[in-house]
Amino acid sequence: MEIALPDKPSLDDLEAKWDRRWSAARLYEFDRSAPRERIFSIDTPPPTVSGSLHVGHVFSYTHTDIIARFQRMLGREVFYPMGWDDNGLPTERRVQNYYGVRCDPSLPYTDGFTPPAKPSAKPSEQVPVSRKNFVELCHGLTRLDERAFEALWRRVGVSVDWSMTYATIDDDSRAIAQRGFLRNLDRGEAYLAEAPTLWDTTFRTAVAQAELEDRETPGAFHELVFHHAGADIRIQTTRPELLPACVALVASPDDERYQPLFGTTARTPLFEVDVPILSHPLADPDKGSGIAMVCTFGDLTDVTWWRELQLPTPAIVSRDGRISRDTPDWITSDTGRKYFADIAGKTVFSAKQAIVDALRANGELIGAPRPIKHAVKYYEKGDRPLEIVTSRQWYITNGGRDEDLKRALLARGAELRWHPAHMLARFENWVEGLTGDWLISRQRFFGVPIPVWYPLDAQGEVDYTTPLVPNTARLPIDPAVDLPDGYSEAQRGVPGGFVADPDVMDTWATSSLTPQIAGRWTIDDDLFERVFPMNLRPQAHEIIRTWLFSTVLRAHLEHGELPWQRVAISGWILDPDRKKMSKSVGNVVTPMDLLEKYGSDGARYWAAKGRPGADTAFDEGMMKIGRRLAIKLLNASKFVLSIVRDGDAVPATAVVNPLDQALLQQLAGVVDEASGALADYDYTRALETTEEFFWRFCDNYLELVKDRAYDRDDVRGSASARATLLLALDVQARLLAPFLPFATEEVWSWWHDGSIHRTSWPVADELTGVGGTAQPLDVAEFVIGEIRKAKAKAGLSMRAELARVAVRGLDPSLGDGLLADVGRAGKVTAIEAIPSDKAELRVEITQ
RNA sequence: GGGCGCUUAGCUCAGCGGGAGAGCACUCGGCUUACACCCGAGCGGUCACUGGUUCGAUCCCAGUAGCGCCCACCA
Repeated sequence: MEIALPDKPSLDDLEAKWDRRWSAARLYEFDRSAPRERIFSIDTPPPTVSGSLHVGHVFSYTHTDIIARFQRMLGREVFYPMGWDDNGLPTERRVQNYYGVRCDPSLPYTDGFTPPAKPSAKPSEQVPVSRKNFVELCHGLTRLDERAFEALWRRVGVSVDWSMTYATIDDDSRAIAQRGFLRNLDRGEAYLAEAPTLWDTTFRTAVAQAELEDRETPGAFHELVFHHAGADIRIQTTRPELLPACVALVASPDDERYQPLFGTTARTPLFEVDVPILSHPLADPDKGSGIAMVCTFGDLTDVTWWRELQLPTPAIVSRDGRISRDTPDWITSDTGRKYFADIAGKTVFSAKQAIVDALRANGELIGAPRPIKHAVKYYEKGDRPLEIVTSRQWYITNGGRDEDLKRALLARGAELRWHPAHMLARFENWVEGLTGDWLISRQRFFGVPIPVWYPLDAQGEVDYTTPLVPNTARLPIDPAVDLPDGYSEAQRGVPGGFVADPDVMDTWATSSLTPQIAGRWTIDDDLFERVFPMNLRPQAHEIIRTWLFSTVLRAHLEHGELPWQRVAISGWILDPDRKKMSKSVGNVVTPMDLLEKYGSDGARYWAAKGRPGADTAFDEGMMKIGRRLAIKLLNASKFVLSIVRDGDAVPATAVVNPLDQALLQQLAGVVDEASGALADYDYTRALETTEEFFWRFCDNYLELVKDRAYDRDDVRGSASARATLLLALDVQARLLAPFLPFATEEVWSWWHDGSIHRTSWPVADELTGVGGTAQPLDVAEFVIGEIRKAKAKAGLSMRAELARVAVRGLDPSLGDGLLADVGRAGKVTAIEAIPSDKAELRVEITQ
C-alpha cells in the first residue's frame, strides 16, 4: 500500500481537479452492454434553459445524484443522461428580449441576419424576423445557456453521462415527438376539433388546462337592467363589456322567482337584443340576483351553458384581446349598432369603461359598481386574464372525457412507487378533476411542428377531416418547408393543393416523452429495451399535473405500461423567511457563489439535509456545516493514514482489542441503516446516521486509541488499533461518497488506485467478522465523557492530569485494556475498576 | 369549496406508545503534536390547542386553530 499525504489538506479547487480526471477517465459513462437487470436508469428532468440558474437546481439535482452514486457503488450500471428543455415559450420570450427581435412568420428568411446592437425589450421597437431566423436565434442562445448549465452541474458533481446529452428541440427529439403524435393520431388518440378554447391574448396562443392558474384579481359587480314584458330583470356581472355577446339568461330550475319567466325572452340593455330565459342546474340562486347572463364567453361556466343549452356562438372578443371591429349582425337596432360602434376595436378594458358609462347614462346601471376580488384564470406564464375564443385545435385523449381511460390512468398512478408516498394524492386529485382532453397545439414558433398538412378542395377551402401525414421515415419534418407525398411546392396554398398545419406542439407534448427520447425509442431499439421503463423519475411536486401526468399518459397509450418504476419528488426552496426567493428582495445568491464559498460538498450537504418531498429553507449555515464535515474528513483521514503509514496493509484479523471490535460492530449497524435508507430513497437519514457516527469516530474513538496506535511496545494493541482505524476510515469514506463526492475522492486517492465512485458500497460483513460486541465503545465514551465533564466543572484544562479515576459497576469481562485507553486519553495517572454489586456505571474522580 | 402536508429548545429539524433529542446560535473553558475552517462543557422545551383510547401519549383516534401547497364550472 502506497500512501501519499498532503501537508495541509484543503477543499480548494477539488471540484475542478476531480471533474477533469473523471471526464478523462470517462468514469460515469454508461456501459450499454450491461444486462437490463443490472441497469439503473434515470429519467432526468431536462431543466428549462431560460438563462437563470437557481439554488433550487443544485438542491434537487443533488438528490438524484446521491441516488445515482449509491446505485453505481452497489454495482448497477447507471443510465443517467442529461437533457435540456429548450423548446417553447420561455425560450421565445428570452430570445425576444435578449436580441430585441420578434417573429413574423410572413417574412422571408434573411441570410446572415445579425440582431440589433442595442436590443429593445419594447415590442414596438423589436425587429421583425422570419420564423427561420427566429428559430436560429433560439438555437444559438440556448447553446450558450446549456454551456452555463453544464458547467454548474459539473461543478456540483452531478455524475451524468455527458456523452448522452439531448435537447428537446434537437432532430431526434423532434422526430420522436412527431412519431409519438402520429401514432396517437393513427390510434385515434389525437384529434382535431373546433371548440371554445382558453386563449392568451398576449402570446396569442391556446392554453391547456394544465397550464392554468387562478389569481385573485380585482373586479367589480355591475348590476344591469334587462327589460322584460313583465318587470325588469336585474342581473349582476363582472364582465359588462360582454353584454353584446349575451345569448341567454339562466336561473336555477328550482328558483321560484324565475320559474314563470322560463321560455320567455328578455331584451338586453343598450343593444336591444332579445335573449331567451332558460333554466340550468348550474345556476346558483344565492349568487347575485340568482339569474346570470350567459355570454360567449366570459368564463368556463358560460361554455358549459352554451354547450348544454345549445346556444349560438356570437363571439366578440378577437384573438388580440380587443372587441371585434365589425358590428355583429345580431345587433339590429340603430341604437344598438351605435353603442357597438363606440366599443369596436377597443381593448376589453376600455370597452368595459365605455359600456359602463353608456349604461349609466341610459339609466340601465343600478347603483355604483361594487369592487370585489375574485379568482380569474391566467396562463401560468402570462400577465393578462385569459379570454375564451373558438378555434380549431389538436387534442390528445387524457381521460378527461373518457371514464375508462381515467380509471386506467388512476390505476397507473397507484402502480407507481412514490417517494414520499403521499404525493400520489396530488396525481389522483388532478386526474379526477380533468374536464377535457389535452389541448396540444400552440400558435407559436419555436417548438416541434405538428407534422401534418391539409388538402385544399377545388374552391381553395381547407379539408380538415383528412389530414395528410408524412411517412415516419422522413421525420422530423417541418410542414411549412417539407411537402406531403405526391405534392409539389407549387401546390402549396392553391386550390386542389395543400396547406401546412401552422402550429407547434405544446412543450409538454415533447417533454412527456423524455423516457423515450433519452432511451432513443425507435432509433436505437437495443438501448431502449435495456433502459425502459426507467427505474427512477425525480422531479418537483408542482409539475405532477403536467410533466408526470402527461408522461404516464403517453407511456400508457404507447406502451401499455408505466414509464418508470418509481418517482422521487423534491420539495421547494424557500428563503430563510419561508418565502419564495425573489430578485426584487435581493435575497437571491447565485449558485456559483455558494459553491465557491462552501465548496460543492458543502452545498450538497445542505441539499441532502432536505428530506424527500419536504420544502426546505435555504440555509447557508447548513452549507457551512457541510463544509466543516468535508474538512474534518480530510483531516481525520490524513491523521489515520499518517499513523498506518509504515504499517503496510493490516489485515482485519489483527483487530483483537474489544474497543476496536466494538467500533467496527457499531459501524456495521451504521452500514446497514444507511444502505436501507438509501435503497428506500431516504438519503437524509443515511447521511444523518453516517455523519453522527463519523463525529463519534473523530471525537471519541480517535482520541481513545491514538496513543495505543502509536505505541510500538504494545505490538498487538497497536496493530489492532491501526487495522481498525484503516478499515473504519475506508468504510466511512465510502458511506460518505454519494454525499461528498469531491472530499471522499480526494481522500480515497491518498491510499487507493481507482475512483471511490466505482468501488463497492460497504456491507456489514466486512466489519462483523472481527467478533466482539458493541458495548465497550459505549462504556469508554461514557467514562471519558464523565472525565471531561469533571474537568470542565472544575475549570481545568482538558490536558490537566487527574490523580485517580475509579469506575464502579464495570463489566469485568471488558478488561483493563479499555480503561488503559480511557486513562491515556483523559490524562489520568491511575484508573481502575472497582467491583460493585450494581450494574449501573459510576465514575469517581480524584483531582 | 375539496385534498395533502406541517405545527417539538431563539433558528433549522430528528424522534412517533413507556427516560424530550441533534446541529446552529448563545454562555463558559481550552493554541491538547489530524484539524483554531478546531476541541471540551453548559444554558435552553406545559412536544399548537381541546377531548378520547390506554396502566401510560410528543407519538394512536376525533375535533379546533394557524401556516404552506395542490385542485375546483369563482355570474
